[in-house]
Amino acid sequence: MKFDYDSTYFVPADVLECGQVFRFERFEEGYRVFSADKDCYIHTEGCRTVVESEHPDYFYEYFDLARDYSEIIETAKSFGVPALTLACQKAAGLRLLNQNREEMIYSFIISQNNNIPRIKGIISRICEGLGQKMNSPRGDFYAFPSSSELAAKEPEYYKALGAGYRDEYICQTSRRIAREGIAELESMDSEQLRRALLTYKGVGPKVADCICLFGFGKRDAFPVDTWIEKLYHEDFKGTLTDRKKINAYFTSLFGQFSGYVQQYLFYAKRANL
DNA sequence: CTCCAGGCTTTAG
DNA sequence: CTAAAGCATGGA
Repeated sequence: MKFDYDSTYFVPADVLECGQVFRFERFEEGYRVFSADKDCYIHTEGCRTVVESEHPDYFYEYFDLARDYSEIIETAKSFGVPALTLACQKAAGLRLLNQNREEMIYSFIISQNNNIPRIKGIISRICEGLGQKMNSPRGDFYAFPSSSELAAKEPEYYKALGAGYRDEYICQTSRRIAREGIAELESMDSEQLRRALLTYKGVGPKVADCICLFGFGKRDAFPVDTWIEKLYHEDFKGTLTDRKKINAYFTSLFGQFSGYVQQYLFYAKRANL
């Protein structure tokens, strides 16, 4: 099964290499993408980007294809910030993904004080070790483990996979979610959700913002990491040093578009576009 | 060798 | 309340 979509605002490299997702493989022509227990293959043919999967509805939502990104881009440019306008031009094919919530919680706990290649490796080894083996016409793969599957292991297991000191965070949070579930989180507004996420072990302000943004569709979140901090000083000529205040600066400036803006800026800066 | 990477928890003031 | 030490790992 496959469907296609205008490639102007849907460029696989922009969507996947911008740092919002850690489970994908790059091939000559396109990418294979994994989310929870599903997979797809995407590539661009001329002015269309093609998605191949047995779960078209899931990936239509995953890639946020119901949303008009020409409007997002126009709004972003209308703020009149040179660095942002430039980022929008260079990363016009970027879209914010709607990813699996629990997968986002563990992925971004692992991401703290870490770099993207190593984050991808750790997550990949966790899936291979604990995830359900899945069949796909594109080849077998391993699902992202459930919270109870994660909770069954001791910290030493995650340490051995290279998770470092985050081993305890994975254990404690997975055991709590295996016990409680996350149903309560789903009906919360952005502020409630952020506060709730901060009560999980290993989740601080930045990780909570990433989970809000990529897992719960809270587009008013603006995660501040080392790249954003760098960009804030170099491109916005900011003088604040407290990340909480830098976050307040950006969210008050960009409001409901904070999350989109953050991704355009982060990607352009980190990938040196 | 030191510094850095999508920072958080714990402890001290 | 804010500030700083401590924390695993691997690549530059």
